[in-house]
Amino acid sequence: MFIDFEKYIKTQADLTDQDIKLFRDTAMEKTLRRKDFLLQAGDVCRYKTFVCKGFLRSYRTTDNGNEHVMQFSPENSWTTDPESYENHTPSSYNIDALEYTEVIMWTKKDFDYLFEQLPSLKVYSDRLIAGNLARTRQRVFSAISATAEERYDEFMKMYPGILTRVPLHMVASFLGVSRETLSRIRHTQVKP
Amino acid sequence: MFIDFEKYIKTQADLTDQDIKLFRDTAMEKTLRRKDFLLQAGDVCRYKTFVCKGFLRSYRTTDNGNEHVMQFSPENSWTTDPESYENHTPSSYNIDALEYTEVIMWTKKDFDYLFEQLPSLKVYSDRLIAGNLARTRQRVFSAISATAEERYDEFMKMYPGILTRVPLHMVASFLGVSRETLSRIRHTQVKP
DNA sequence: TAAAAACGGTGACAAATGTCCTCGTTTAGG
DNA sequence: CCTAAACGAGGACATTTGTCACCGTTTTTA
Repeated sequence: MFIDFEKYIKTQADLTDQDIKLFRDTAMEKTLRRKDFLLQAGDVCRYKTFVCKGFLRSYRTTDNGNEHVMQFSPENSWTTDPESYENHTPSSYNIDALEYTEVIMWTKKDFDYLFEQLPSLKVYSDRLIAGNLARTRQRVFSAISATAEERYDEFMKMYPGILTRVPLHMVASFLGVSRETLSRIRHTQVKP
Repeated sequence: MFIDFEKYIKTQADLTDQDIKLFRDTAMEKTLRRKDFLLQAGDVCRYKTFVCKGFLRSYRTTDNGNEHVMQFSPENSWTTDPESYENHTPSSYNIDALEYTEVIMWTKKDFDYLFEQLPSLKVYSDRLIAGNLARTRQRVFSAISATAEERYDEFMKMYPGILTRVPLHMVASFLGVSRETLSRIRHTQVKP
């Protein structure tokens, strides 16, 4: 399991085998079956998590019980609730597994230590966060400027392959439209 | 003008007078009249900008010419296009002044130098970015989960005082609804 | 200070989307 | 392997929102 992470992180940051050992010494491995939770709303998100294999989903629930997907996390991606993780506050997010999933996690204490020891990790992390912010801003822009169909097309371009792994209603939830609306959009697009 | 920044930054990061001098030596002051641009779409955003006085707006324009406000920046706040600034790529954003405005700007080269010299500045900046990401994520969640009226109420709670400084249609644009819809939402709310 | 532009509101109508329902099909899991 | 749940589709209708047009007032600016 850790080997997946090792392969990946070496392509992203300049790290020696000694550095990798630091990661391994503090990493916690975990496997999740479909529908298992990595984080439940109300709990504090205590870990940064790397997805080695499988598929996670982050979502929030409104007062009336509707689920809204904020993020999909396939293998070779990171997930956490940054707000809860940084401030040790109860999270608003649920993170669960959509299929059998293997992850590695680090506590904030341990990961902060890694930052101190490995300057290039901080550079990599900053780049990740910058990319995350850029994508989130783009999503806001789409939400306030584009039609449901345009948002769907953009989603398919940006995340090809996700649709084959998650049920349609979760994509609809991610886009902020009802399941039925997305179904109709897709139907009108098959004709031409 | 610089004195406004000095007062502010001292409340945010632990800095000596010597540190402040480093800021001053590289700062560029600029004043903007109403409707002047700080950044135009297509140009590279070369500066981090601190608003000492006045009010800036960041917005993007769709292909059909509609303006969509991404951010309001009153005095004592920062603005830039992080994506363009970091990568030296042409920006999609316009930033203009809604009233007479005084700003201080630093080039990336100079600001990166400040980061090297002042560790506490990096800590402060990371905190700013984390807050920015949290707010942007919250805005996505509102966009995909809340009604126009709920988003308006949330906006008024989160940014009280903005409505008195900007025309209604810009708030509508920020929220992703038409001017008319926002006008009606406000009308139904005055009755009770 | 006078003309022009911006602004906020509103009615009428159209378009987009949500809600509720039913119905086969597929998939998950005991 | 079999049953229950999940899924995707679609019809009918209600609701929300956008669009267009117009109006009177306020603000800007030449």
